[in-house]
Amino acid sequence: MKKQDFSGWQCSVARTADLIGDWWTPLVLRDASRGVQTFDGFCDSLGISRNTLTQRLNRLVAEGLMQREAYNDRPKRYRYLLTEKGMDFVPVLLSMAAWGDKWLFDNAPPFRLRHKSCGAELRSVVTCACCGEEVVAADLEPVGTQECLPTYPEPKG
Amino acid sequence: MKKQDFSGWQCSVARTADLIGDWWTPLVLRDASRGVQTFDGFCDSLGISRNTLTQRLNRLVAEGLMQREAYNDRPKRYRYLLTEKGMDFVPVLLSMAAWGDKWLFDNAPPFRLRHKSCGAELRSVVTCACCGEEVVAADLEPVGTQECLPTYPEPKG
DNA sequence: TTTCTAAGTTCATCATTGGAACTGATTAAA
DNA sequence: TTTAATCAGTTCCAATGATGAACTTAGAAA
Repeated sequence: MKKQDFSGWQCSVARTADLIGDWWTPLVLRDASRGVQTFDGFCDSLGISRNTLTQRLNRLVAEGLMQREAYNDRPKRYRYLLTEKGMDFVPVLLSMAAWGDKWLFDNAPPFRLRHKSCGAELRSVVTCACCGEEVVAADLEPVGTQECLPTYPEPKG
Repeated sequence: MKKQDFSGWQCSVARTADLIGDWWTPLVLRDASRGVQTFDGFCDSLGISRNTLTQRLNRLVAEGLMQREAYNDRPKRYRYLLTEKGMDFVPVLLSMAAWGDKWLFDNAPPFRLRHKSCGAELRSVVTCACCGEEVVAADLEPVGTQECLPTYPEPKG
């Protein structure tokens, strides 16, 4: 059967999962954020099958996270770049990486980034924009009496 | 062909994607963080097929993000709860939601949370633990001269 | 006795995936 | 002048995986 379509759900997690909820898309975005640009570059870096890569890149371009641009005319050569929307997704990857660093590796995290503006080695934390404190699950509650579930569209008929 | 296994890659994004890189797992975790506990609860809330749900829950339990516990003995009834590892994943969902709120909805975000400790409505931001500033993609560079790619295991032979 | 609920399992079908080979345009090497 | 190499894909196939529907099991309720 065809994969379910989450893009109409009234939930940001669902819509985001619909876009990047497969095993390759987050890695394509990770690579793009580290400077990989060409089709073969992604292939070599990820070991993804070319046909799957085509689909993933097309989707990312269609959804506006990446743009395809010719960098050479004869012969035609293309590269894929993150758009603003795609750049803005990088912090999501950082939060995934921070969780993985903590829970999926016994020893030191495998890849480290420097936060240029402060010079420190980056440790990413999800915080509350208002108070600046780190957000933990137990510290949250729905606003008002929101009907939070189900978020999927009612079947019509 | 079989889905590629990312769990051996030297990359936290890859290992995390291996765990939650499908369309349903993030939504199961989202529901769990909002209080859904029973098998049929997840079914009703998500509209997921029972068979797929079984696989997802088993995986989450096997990986230690959730635990299965009997809440009734005769008849046997079970519930699924987030472990500490699972709770700790909630901020990743929040960063996904924040991105989705911004880029995938024209109007107001569909679901809002209150940050109990400060009382404000939550807006999640990924920040640098050192300086507290919001992290943006352009402000990052690899530490030292890390060989960041490829991160997948070399084929042996 | 029949129905109901919770928590799954089994089944057949259809979609997606990954691997390998192929295309086509151009440049570089022998 | 062949031959090889590079980049950016497309095509084809077999195998795996997802899906909805129906079924199971254990006990409770009508």
